Amino acid sequence: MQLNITDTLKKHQLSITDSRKKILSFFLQSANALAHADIEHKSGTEFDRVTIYRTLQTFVEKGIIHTIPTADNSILYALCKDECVAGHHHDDHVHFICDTCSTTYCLDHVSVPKVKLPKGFKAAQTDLVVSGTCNNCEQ
Amino acid sequence: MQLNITDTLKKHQLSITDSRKKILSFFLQSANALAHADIEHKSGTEFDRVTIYRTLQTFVEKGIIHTIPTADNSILYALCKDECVAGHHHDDHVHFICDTCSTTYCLDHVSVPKVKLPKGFKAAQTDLVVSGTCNNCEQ
DNA sequence: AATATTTTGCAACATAGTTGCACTGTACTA
DNA sequence: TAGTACAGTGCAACTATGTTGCAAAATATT
Ligand SMILES: [Mn+2]
Ligand SMILES: [Mn+2]
Ligand SMILES: [Zn+2]
Ligand SMILES: [Zn+2]
Repeated sequence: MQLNITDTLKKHQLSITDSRKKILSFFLQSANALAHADIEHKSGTEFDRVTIYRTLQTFVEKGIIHTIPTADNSILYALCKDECVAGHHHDDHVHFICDTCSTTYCLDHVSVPKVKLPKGFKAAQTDLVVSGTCNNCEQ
Repeated sequence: MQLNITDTLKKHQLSITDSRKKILSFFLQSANALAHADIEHKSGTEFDRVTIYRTLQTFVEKGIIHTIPTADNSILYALCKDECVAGHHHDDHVHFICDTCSTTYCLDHVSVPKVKLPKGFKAAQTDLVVSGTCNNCEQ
């Protein structure tokens, strides 16, 4: 069985608060990536905007969620796999953003290929984002 | 010989204005990608912020520059190769962002590998961004 | 239960980006 | 090359996004 919300927070040495439980639950309930604004809408006036920003930051630092770079100016967040811990992410999968429905998917089973860089360049992190039409929107 | 500034603008059916000439010259002079803020600094009070936004938008639409997605919340712009035209970019190269000096490179000779997507997903565009240490910052 | 520590909400601020509109500069045509 | 049509610019106002300091509240520790 999967870890429940409280256990996940404890595992990452975070104190259990209402906002953290709620925001983590949004990620567990959603199959796809979420933006700050999505969480703000889902939670209504329950928490302050600032609390959401700080909670997302904390979750990223602790390795609970990871960010997804996008071509427009928005940051998306999605749950990490279990291997991610504080300060060390292992999310080397491809991300897919649907141009039609805007849904963002973690393609956990598609891993980012190694690329050969010019002399003198050393890779620390590689992000691969594909955009197009998702399996829900194809007709 | 390379097209000069005015010719480039004409080629893309843009009227020749001071701001467009100046902003295009910044890209031609710079080996690396530029952010909106870089252009604002370089041009001082010569143009309004809004003009810079609109000029960058226009250049992207016309295929003169392309955007580079980054892990943080910033949009970077770099010159396109000649094949890019209005509404159709051909920038399938890898981008590299140095964690030390923040310089962003178009690795024109490193092309983005094809990735095999799950059933039902159709790729329109693929962005691959590598971060790490550039050849200038390695010791 | 009392205390130490962490987290939260609020206010204020900073930066980024957009839109409408009047004015100005550029392109086109006679 | 002057006149006109049109495209581009500057300004003001606005929205969205994100950050910081600090006092109050909630949580963890004893
Ligand atoms: Mn992911
Ligand atoms: Mn490029
Ligand atoms: Zn879709
Ligand atoms: Zn560097």
